[in-house]
Amino acid sequence: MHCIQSRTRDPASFFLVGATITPRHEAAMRLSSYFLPTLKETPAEAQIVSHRLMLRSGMIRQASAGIYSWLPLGHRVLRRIEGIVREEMDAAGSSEMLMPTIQPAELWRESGRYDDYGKEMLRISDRHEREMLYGPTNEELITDIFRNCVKSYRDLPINLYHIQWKFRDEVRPRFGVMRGREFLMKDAYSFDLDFNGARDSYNAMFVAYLKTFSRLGLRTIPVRAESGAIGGDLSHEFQIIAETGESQLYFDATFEEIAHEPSPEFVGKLQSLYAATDDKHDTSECPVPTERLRTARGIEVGHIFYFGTKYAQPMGAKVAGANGEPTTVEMGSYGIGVSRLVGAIIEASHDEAGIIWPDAVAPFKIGLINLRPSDTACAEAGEDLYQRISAVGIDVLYDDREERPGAKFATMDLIGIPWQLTVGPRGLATGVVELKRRSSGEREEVSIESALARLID
RNA sequence: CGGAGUGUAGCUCAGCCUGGUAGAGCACCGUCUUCGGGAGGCGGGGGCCGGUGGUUCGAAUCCACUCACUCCGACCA
Repeated sequence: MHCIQSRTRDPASFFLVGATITPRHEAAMRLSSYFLPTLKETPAEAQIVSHRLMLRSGMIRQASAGIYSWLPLGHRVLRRIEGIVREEMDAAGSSEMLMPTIQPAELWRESGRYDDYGKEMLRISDRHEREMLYGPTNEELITDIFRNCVKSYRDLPINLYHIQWKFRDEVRPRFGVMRGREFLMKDAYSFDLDFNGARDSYNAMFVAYLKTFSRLGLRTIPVRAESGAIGGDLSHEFQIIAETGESQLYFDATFEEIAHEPSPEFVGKLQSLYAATDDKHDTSECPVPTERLRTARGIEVGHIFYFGTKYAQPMGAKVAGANGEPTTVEMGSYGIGVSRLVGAIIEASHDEAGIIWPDAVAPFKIGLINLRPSDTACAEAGEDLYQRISAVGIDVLYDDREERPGAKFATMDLIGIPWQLTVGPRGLATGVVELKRRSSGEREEVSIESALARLID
């Protein structure tokens, strides 16, 4: 209430904000008024680099074991990743929806998983002593929706997804957000009339995943997988290579040599290449000659399954087929660990000084550093750059704090902003600012206008 | 769930063995000197030593229980 009143000139203007008030790009931010609690030292609880850097850069704070609050900087990255995942799912023809975090136990009894899932499932009872659970996944719920709403084969295929928090009560949470108990996941579900349809749906998701991870700046290796607790015959894990990966991978060197074209024709080729985790890899039966076999640690960031009628059968998800006969639908599910990706990307992209965000997921594109805000020339130049960059809708974080230069550079390096634009008295004296690329460390002094031209194009 | 650790200031840690007024560095506040890659001086604020119960004249320190967190293993998006 207070906020609205203080910003609103009169009742009418409230409805005309866009037309009457200069739009202020929401993504632009002054560090002096931002919430960025960075740490110079590493908290003792963090063992791996992504966890350490996420704590130090003020992205997250732990609420309890495996459960985290996402502070503004971390939240931005999470939303960026989520946005890319959403765009690619939409482009692949999946429809976004949102299912609840709390589910009734009875649906899980129908599928038989209520007892199978064990202690990993967080069970809750409501005030009426009704058994509920915090969903670790959503096959039952989506199947229930489907069976109640879809009656004809003419409505197929259907592909639905949502991006929602899940909970798995891991015995031993670790590695920060990479193995949390609460995690944000995109899960999609496909419904088809027969195996061929399901296979097409599966491959469409396979392609969408290649596109998604490629946009996130990651190179993934699709590894054929057993379908585990969810069950089924056709399944791939998408692994990214990182030293701290949890599983040991063996794969054909061809993966490193070919460009990953996300096309349907390419799917068959990629699926035919050898890749296995250590528990599946058998040296004596491996078809790849030793000199062509690569090994590395991998982090699983996505998993796709075809599982046929595993849920549709017990839960009675049937449609009328072309001949009018009831036909049980063929299903698949497709997960991407959105919150895990935040940690995974850091594992794959960092140095001693901090995070190096790929441009697509960076919380800000430009870190504008004013080395001496108390100096009139610096303040004017900094403010001018800040206004001009934010005016064109580019995400810029303006370090306008009264801090020492070293601290400012260290902060920008730590939080991994792709471009650093530095304004200082020394450079301004000769009309230049410094432009630094975080990923390469490359620095050059350029005029203000050419810096803007480089960053805004 | 088995095994092993750790809980003292916002963060990193000392003090505990051998009980006697709670400490350092960083961070924070004030101030001075500084100012181009996490500077320095002076002054200041901040802790029920995870919790409960014991032993003792006296417990951060010894004992018991308990809670939390971390690591190794088994498990897993």
